[in-house]
Amino acid sequence: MKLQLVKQTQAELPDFLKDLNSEQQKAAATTEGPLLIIAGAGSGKTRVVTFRIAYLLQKGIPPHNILALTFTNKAAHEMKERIATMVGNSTSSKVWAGTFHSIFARILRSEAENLGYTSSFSIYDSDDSLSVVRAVMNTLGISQQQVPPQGVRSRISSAKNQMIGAQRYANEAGNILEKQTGQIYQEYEKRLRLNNAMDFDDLLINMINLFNNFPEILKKYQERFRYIHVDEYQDTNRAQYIAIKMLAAGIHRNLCVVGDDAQSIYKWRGADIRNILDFQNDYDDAAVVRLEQNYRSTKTILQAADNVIGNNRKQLAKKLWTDNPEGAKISVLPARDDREEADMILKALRTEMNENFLAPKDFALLYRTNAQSQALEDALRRAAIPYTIVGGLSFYKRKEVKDTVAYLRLLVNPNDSESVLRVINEPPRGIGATSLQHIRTYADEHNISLFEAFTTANQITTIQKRAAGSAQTFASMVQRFIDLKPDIPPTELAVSFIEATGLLRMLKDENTEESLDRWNNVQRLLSNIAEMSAREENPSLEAFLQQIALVSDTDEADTTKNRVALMTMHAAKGLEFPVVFIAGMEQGLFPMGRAENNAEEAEEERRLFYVGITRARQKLYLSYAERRFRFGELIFAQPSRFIGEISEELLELKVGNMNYQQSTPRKKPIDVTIIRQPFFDDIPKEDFFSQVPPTSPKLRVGIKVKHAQFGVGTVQALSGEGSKAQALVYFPTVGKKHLMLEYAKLQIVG
DNA sequence: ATCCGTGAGCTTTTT
DNA sequence: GCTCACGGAT
Repeated sequence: MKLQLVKQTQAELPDFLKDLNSEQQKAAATTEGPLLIIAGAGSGKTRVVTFRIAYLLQKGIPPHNILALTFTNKAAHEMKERIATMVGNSTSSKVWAGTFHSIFARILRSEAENLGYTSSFSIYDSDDSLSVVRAVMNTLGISQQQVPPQGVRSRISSAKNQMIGAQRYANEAGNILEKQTGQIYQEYEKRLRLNNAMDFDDLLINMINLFNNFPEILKKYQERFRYIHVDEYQDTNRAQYIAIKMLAAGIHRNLCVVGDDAQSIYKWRGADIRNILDFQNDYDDAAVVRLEQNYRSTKTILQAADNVIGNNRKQLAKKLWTDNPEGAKISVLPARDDREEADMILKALRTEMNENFLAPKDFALLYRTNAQSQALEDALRRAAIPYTIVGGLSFYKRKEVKDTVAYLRLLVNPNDSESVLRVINEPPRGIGATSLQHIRTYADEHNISLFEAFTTANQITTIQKRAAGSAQTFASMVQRFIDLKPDIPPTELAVSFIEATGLLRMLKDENTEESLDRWNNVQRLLSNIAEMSAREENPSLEAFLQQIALVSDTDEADTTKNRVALMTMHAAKGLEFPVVFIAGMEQGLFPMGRAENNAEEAEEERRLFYVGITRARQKLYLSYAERRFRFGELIFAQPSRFIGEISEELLELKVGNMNYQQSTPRKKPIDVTIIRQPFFDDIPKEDFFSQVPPTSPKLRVGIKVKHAQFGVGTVQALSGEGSKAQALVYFPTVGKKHLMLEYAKLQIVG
């Protein structure tokens, strides 16, 4: 359907809205004023929002006047894609659709100077901010033994999410722990500023600061965003709530929030369920639409979900119903231990595949904690069933990848001392802790950044000549590439810089299986830059760094491949599968131990279970183990009380037919670290679903190739093998270029 | 300066 | 079972 600039009245809705039920239509067509859409699980929420945006576009609203905020990149992508199929890609790509963090980062990047940052500020993820906390504690002389840095970080983060600044926190601190946290918090903020860096929470808070301090800027964005959509509104925290409120308080007031209080599962991250419960108080003229028809699940599954959530007190009134058939009963799989649990799941999975002609991609294995994935993985791998793990240990959190990112940050933001410290001895450069300490002191005293101190290290009398020498060598190496930056494309800059740092050589020289893996990961990150460069109109290192700071593996999970999906229930929100297994239904694990005596937390766990149940379309399995390994120790547990909250007639117990052999040795997987990486998409060799990677056609001297940036050129020479393979190509536009074949995706044109 | 062994704490969930 | 800080040895 193409965009038509035709004025429509509400009475004559465009045809495509007729595909919606009457409530959905109302939600999509109520475009003016505040609107609360209470959307139960499986009620077509995403569909309604995309239709609504398509409708706005069709009415002639310019796409850049529409804002859609989501929590995950995945949700944003999906929304964009679906809008694209309705109105075309050129229009949909101009809609401001993205996560809170990425949209705000984008705005902040163009307004950064107003807040005393440069536009190339670094974004610190939670690991980065943890190391800042550690460093601060070191300088303040607070023992990490007595005060766990992790706890400090999370207290700081939750203070930030509640809009409590460092000064105020310190003032209001009651006990010693809070006083120390306050002290660290203040220093932490100072250091981030000095580093020209923001953490995740700052992206929200600085947005509000910007709006508060610069009313004309606020006005600009209020006018730009005529129509605002917020997905998963129940998961917004205080800062997000305020930012939205400010944006929507302009002349337009067209704020549409979508959510389901029953699916609020991020309280631990500062989400405040009151935001959705009180929406009608905040906007007394708000229209309310309830989407209560479920199109996803069987009656049985929905009934079970309803049984469970009925045990929670705080809820918005709604009643989900469905026209779908009764469906199969919910199977309960009782196992003796986690290994048997995995075997039983596998057996059931195979039966489903055979009897109902289902493919791997029709299944999801859900669990409470990532650690549980291992037993399930082992079983799937042994059975040669392809699987993919969503989330877990992230590619971007791996040491070598973070090191590479830290190096690249230096090119963009040399003031980022955290990154300097991170990479200074990767590879070792002979600048030890003592020298480093002296340089830092010097930098502090002279009020210059660490990098500047490196540049002038020969003037630091407190360190040895040799250390000063290597510090300067390092600094001038970095500086050389900073100077090159304006002149060469980001991919080339990054590749040659990382080469020059010696990181790659260090990993190569170590020559262990592990280090070669790491080497691969670094290459992989570099080729991501190449990919982005080929895709974007104006590729920049800044944009790339911002992007990867805000993505997670969850976003990259490729659900199109034919694989069983393994993930936490948190990660599964928004997804659906014909058959769902929820593993580890045990007291102490789900609900989690600490939630057992805490009513609020127990309710959140229950909502999480609700989310898990409602992912299933046809069939749900619940499994538990009487004992399992946790912390390398055997733990005994009772079945989860959540199972008991489902009425008995919906359940059936599967027992006795497992012919389980106690003697099966628990063998350690050959290479757990690799297997656990979702990024590798590793599946057993004998996997018949896997695809053979496309072999590249033969490159030879004299042949014409096409490069994403440089256009068509002629190959002059070829050298190196495998990942080191290079081509010397002559481009009429830019001259001769040495290109790594792995990054430069050359197309052969003749 | 760097390597290596030890012990403590940890994991619930993530932008 | 894994990661990290710390301390002592090289």
